[in-house]
Amino acid sequence: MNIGEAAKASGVSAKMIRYYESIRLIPTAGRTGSGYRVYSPTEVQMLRFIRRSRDLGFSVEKIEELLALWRDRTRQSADVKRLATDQIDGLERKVREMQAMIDTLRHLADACCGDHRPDCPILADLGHGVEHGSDCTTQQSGKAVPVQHFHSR
Amino acid sequence: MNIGEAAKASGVSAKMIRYYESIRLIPTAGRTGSGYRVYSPTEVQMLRFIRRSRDLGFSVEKIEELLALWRDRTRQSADVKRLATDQIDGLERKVREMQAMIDTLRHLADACCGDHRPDCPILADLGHGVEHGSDCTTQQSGKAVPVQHFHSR
DNA sequence: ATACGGCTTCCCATTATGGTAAGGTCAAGG
DNA sequence: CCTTGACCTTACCATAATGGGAAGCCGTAT
Repeated sequence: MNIGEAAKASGVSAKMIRYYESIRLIPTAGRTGSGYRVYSPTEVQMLRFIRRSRDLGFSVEKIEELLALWRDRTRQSADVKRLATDQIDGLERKVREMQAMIDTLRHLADACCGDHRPDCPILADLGHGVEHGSDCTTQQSGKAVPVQHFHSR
Repeated sequence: MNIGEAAKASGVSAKMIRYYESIRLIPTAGRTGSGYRVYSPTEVQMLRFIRRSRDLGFSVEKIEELLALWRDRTRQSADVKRLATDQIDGLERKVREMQAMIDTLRHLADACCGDHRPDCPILADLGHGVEHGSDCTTQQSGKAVPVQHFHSR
C-alpha cells in the first residue's frame, strides 16, 4: 500500500501521514526501492486510530499517550480512562466559555433592533461600557446590560 | 500615555497593541521625539473595544468590520446585528461539535471500568471499530457502542 | 515512447499570542 | 555627572495542525 491508498483507507491525508511521521507520532514507514513509502494493514490501523482520536478532539500530544497505552498490553484501563475524562473536562471547559460568549452575544443581539437606524446596543457595549446608552427597545430603564467578561487564555 | 499604560488601561498587552498596529487593525500610533508610541484616551477606548470583541470570540478579521461600523455614524444596526448573530451561529456550531465529542467520550469512558486491568473499550473503539469487544460491564450483549463519527473541518 | 497521475522533498501560509535578545530612553538617586 | 532599573524599540523565533504549491522522480497504460 502506498501513501495515497493508506490515506484513503485511514481517512488521514497523505500530507498528514508524512507530518505524523516527521514528528515521530508514527514509526518511520518502509520504502520501496524507488523511495515510495509503504504501509501495512497494521500501520493503516494505527492511522485510523489517530484519525478517530483527532475526531474526538485529542491533541497530537495526547494521541501519543493513547498510542503508547494502545501498544502496551500491560496497561491499566484506569490510565486510558483518565485521558478520556481529562479530554472531556477540557472540552466542557471550552464549551462553557463559548456558551458564556453566546449568552452575552444573544443578550446584546436581542437588544439590537437590527434595522436601518445606526443606534446599536452591541456597539455601545463594545465601545466601552454603556456610554451611548441607546437601546432599541424604545422604553427601557437606563440599567446597563449585564455583560459577563471572562478571560481564559 | 505610553504603550505600557495603554496596555494596562485597555487590557490588551503591549505586544498585541504593536501587532494590531502592524496588521493595520488600529491606526499608526503617534510617537514621541525618542520614538515611543503615544496613546490618547480615544485610542485606548478603541483598544478596549478590541479587547471586548476578542472576549466574545470575534476574529481579528471580524473586529475589523466591527470597528468600521463603530466609526461609521451612518451604519445600519442591522449590519452590526448580523455580525453578532453570525458569531453566535459559529460558536453554536463549534459547541455542537464539541458536545458530540463529549457525548461519545462519556459513552466510552462510562464503559471503561478504569481499574488495573488492561481491557479497555475506549482503546478498543479507537483501535478500529470493535475488534477486541472487551467491555468491563461484565455482562453486556456484543452490541457495539454506537460511536458517532463526524468531520467538521 | 509518451503522457498522466502519484510520489518525493522543501518551503510557505495560516491565527493570535508569547518569548527573547540587543539596544535606546527616562527618571531617580548617589 | 553617572549609574541603575524600568521601560521602550525592532527583529526574530515558536506555537498547533493543516493546506498549498513547486520541482523533480516514478510507474503504468496506451
